[in-house]
Amino acid sequence: MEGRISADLLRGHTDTIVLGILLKNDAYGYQIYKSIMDRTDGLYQLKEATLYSSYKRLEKEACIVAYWGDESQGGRRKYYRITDKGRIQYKQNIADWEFTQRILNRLLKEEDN
Amino acid sequence: MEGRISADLLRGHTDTIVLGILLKNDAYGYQIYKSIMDRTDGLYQLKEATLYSSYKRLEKEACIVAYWGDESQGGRRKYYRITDKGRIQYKQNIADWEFTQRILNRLLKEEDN
DNA sequence: TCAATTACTTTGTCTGTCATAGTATTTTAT
DNA sequence: ATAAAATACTATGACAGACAAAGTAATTGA
Repeated sequence: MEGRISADLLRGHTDTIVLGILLKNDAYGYQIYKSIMDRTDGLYQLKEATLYSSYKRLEKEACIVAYWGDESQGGRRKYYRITDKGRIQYKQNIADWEFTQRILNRLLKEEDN
Repeated sequence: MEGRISADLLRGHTDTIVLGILLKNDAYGYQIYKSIMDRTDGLYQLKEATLYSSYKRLEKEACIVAYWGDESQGGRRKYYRITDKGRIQYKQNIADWEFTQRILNRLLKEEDN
């Protein structure tokens, strides 16, 4: 694997990653984007557009809420806060992911190679 | 997780699963379908249509080749055999998947919960 | 003999990611 | 002081894999 995870393997994890970051602190869109780049040394190359559509989706599902930051210093920043529903969703997503890993391991690793 | 892995988490693994099954023996389409159902107790619910489009894709990429089985006993069965290119692709897919898991773990598990 | 299962195929829909493009402000370099 | 780069957000359309739904036809089982 050279540097770039395929869109198909990323798929379905974006919302979980966003919720995971917001668990600790509120954050604004671009900050979340940078945070993912930093924490994975640029290996997990989610695109800005992908994240912004994730925010929109999560907001619609009431998993996060948005508010504009204090614009007195610096440019406008739209912050997101996780909701109780978002926390529940996060736990569910992690459980789903672990379940999927277990099943995939059963299918792919158990016997051959 | 109650019984059904979301399409988004399945995404990108279908070809790998098919190749993994064909590593051991040639198999025909419906047999592969049943095999996945059996080996995961029906938890990994790939649909027939999904698998058939995977076969088509893998054939086009020369990762598998198809041949009609001996129709003298029973109905027609289209068998698939993995190619050398398919074996290489399989290893690459597994590597990609493990890489992705590592990155995701770094993002999702390291710090919080 | 009639229903269920096996076995394969096709068509169209949905949705998350991406490419591309754009606006506007702030920071950095020259 | 000014131009370039980085920050920050948004919108639009394309793409591709998984799915729903439907269908054909032969075989098996009750």
